[in-house]
Amino acid sequence: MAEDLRDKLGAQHLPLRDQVLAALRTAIIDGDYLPGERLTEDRLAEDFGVSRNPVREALRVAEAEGFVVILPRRGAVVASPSSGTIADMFAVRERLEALAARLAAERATAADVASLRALLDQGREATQRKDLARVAELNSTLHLRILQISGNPWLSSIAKSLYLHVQWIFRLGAAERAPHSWAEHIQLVDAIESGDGDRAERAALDHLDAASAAAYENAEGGYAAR
Amino acid sequence: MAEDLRDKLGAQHLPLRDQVLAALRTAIIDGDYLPGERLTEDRLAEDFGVSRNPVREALRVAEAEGFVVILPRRGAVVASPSSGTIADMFAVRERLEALAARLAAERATAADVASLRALLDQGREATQRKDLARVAELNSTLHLRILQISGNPWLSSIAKSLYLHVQWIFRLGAAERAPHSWAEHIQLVDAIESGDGDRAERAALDHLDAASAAAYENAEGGYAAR
DNA sequence: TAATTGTTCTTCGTATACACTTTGCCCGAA
DNA sequence: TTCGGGCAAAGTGTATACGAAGAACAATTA
Repeated sequence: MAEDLRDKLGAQHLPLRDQVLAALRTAIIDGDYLPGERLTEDRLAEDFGVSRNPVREALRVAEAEGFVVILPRRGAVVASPSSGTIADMFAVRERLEALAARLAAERATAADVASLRALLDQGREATQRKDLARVAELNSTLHLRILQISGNPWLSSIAKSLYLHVQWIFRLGAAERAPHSWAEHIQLVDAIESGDGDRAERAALDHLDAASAAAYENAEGGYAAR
Repeated sequence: MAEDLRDKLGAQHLPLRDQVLAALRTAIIDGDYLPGERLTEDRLAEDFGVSRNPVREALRVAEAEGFVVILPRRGAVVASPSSGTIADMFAVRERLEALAARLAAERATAADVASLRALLDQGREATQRKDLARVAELNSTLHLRILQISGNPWLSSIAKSLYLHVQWIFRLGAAERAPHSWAEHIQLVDAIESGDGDRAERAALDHLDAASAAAYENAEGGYAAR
């Protein structure tokens, strides 16, 4: 939200709680902690080699972000994305990413576009190398970059959080749609470069529709709503 | 996010941290703690009559929600909504509330519509009584109710958070547009009742545009971007 | 004046203690 | 066997204390 303030003064300390939060997020996204799994404070503290306090603080934020559910007096449990909430998530994401694409188209500088093109190139190359993990990573980077170019911190922060959840679902669903979606990405960047907000928004929607359909299928297979 | 789980078992305990968080939020929204004001843990702990631990946990969540900014090793400060971020916020809110209106139109039951109508009636009455505080409150309730009817928990949770920020800005801007906006609300509920998603979305956008313009003016007057 | 040194205030993290719930298990009764 | 009760273990919620490290600010010195 306030990245502009954050790095103002010698504040590169990275508190333990933030490290724990990051580790917890990736552990959940990577499936190290599975949906429904119980997360006791002591255990997390031990896993991460810290005391209970940083863990508790990280858990509260993770709850706010929707990665865990906290039952009072019963503790934290890894959230279970049901297929219902997946559809809901994409409905929101669609609106938000469309807005991001429009804003990016309206505000992108030549340098911004160049950085997107560079990502596209790397993506094409990685696709040829069949390095799927790298493609997925570049995929994320591209989306995040567009959010950043949109210049709207609210949008950026909210969509970023949603995006993490998408990754989570995809990871669990195990399928990699990344290479296939790369053509859509090129359309999107072209549209952003053109400066045509309507066109960019349409490209984003097309892309999201396809991604949503794919994610939905995967999730249907991999999950049962609890 | 998971209200359905939350109240499953005897979990009406309401931990201190949640009470503190709620109190902190309202204190900030009500202007008891002003933007830029420093919030030391000791002070908050004393203000709320609790130990520092619940305070710290509440602060982390408040940060995630954008109410405070935490500078590592320097502590928490009440966030300062600049006019820039206000515009950004409304841009996001516009998309989200439009989606909410559409979904509500598509999913609302007769009982849902009736509850909205009831709120509208109470609003009209309160307007006649010139009870502005009550009108503002009903305003919030109406919007929140529509979000709930939309049946999309992500949408609901995100928009709810944004809505709190809107209230914050309005409160600080001191102006009350509420009565004037009531006509727009009627349009919105009519559209939802009609079940016409497009029409509902359009009504929401019209309403948001007007509200945004008003908020923006107020904020311009009441603030200087820091 | 500018640089340096102290001092103080706070945060950050650890550790500990303890009340109170929840859970799980064992055991006895139907 | 199954059900219910009771008991102990586990784990959260909260408070408290303490030490280390950083930041802010004032005082001191060059």
